[in-house]
Amino acid sequence: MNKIKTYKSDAYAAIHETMAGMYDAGVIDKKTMREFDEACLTPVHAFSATDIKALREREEVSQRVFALYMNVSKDSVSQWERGIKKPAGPTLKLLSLVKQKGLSAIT
Amino acid sequence: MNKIKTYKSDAYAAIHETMAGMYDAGVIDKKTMREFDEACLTPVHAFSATDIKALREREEVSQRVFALYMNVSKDSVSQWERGIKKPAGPTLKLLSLVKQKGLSAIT
DNA sequence: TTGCAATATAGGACTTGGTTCTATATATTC
DNA sequence: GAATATATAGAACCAAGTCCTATATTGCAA
Repeated sequence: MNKIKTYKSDAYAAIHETMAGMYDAGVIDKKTMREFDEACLTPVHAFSATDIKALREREEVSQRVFALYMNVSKDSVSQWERGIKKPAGPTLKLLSLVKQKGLSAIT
Repeated sequence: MNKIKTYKSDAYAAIHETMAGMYDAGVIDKKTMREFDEACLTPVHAFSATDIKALREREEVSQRVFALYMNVSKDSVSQWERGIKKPAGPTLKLLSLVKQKGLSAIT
């Protein structure tokens, strides 16, 4: 028998529908679908070298200050923007937060 | 990392908006804004294994869900809490955000 | 009872991000 | 000119994070 799921908010339902669409399209598997459905998190997208540079310049800070916000070295930021190193995991999460909410979100 | 000067983080958000507005209005220049940003960042303190476990349990989520928020694998969270791996850099920044503002701050 | 899913511990092997160092270049400011 | 801030460039090192498997426990449903 099918269980009717109820959602805490319209936003949750909206995200669920988005993720369900990704699942139907084969972009994510069923396990990932359950995880997103449960956690109701916004997906963390990738950042290219130019994306990062554009983001930093949008916030109008130097590499060094940007690095202070992210709690990484200034060299790392330079390497991200030149495509030498590609941020992943927690770093992508921080970049996503900055992109969505601005640097003040991670103060 | 360079040493980060300290100011109270809660006061920062409101002041930052004021300063940003002054910058937009041309009252202060970009250099002053950068220096202000640098001076007002809150320090990122270390997290012990038990600190992380206590933080996660305070937020009442499983290791798996906590990992989703941090955008790391569930194995990583398990290893943090057992002292096998010690989070640093961007990961510490995220943990600090969660400790100060709760999991909803990094949704 | 039996079976299944979720949670968490445990450990091994691998990849690569982040750090640190040095050198170079260009503005800008004193 | 000297000094400072910004950014590129490259090399070497370490460990965080990933992925994999195995084990154990709990709770729930058939």
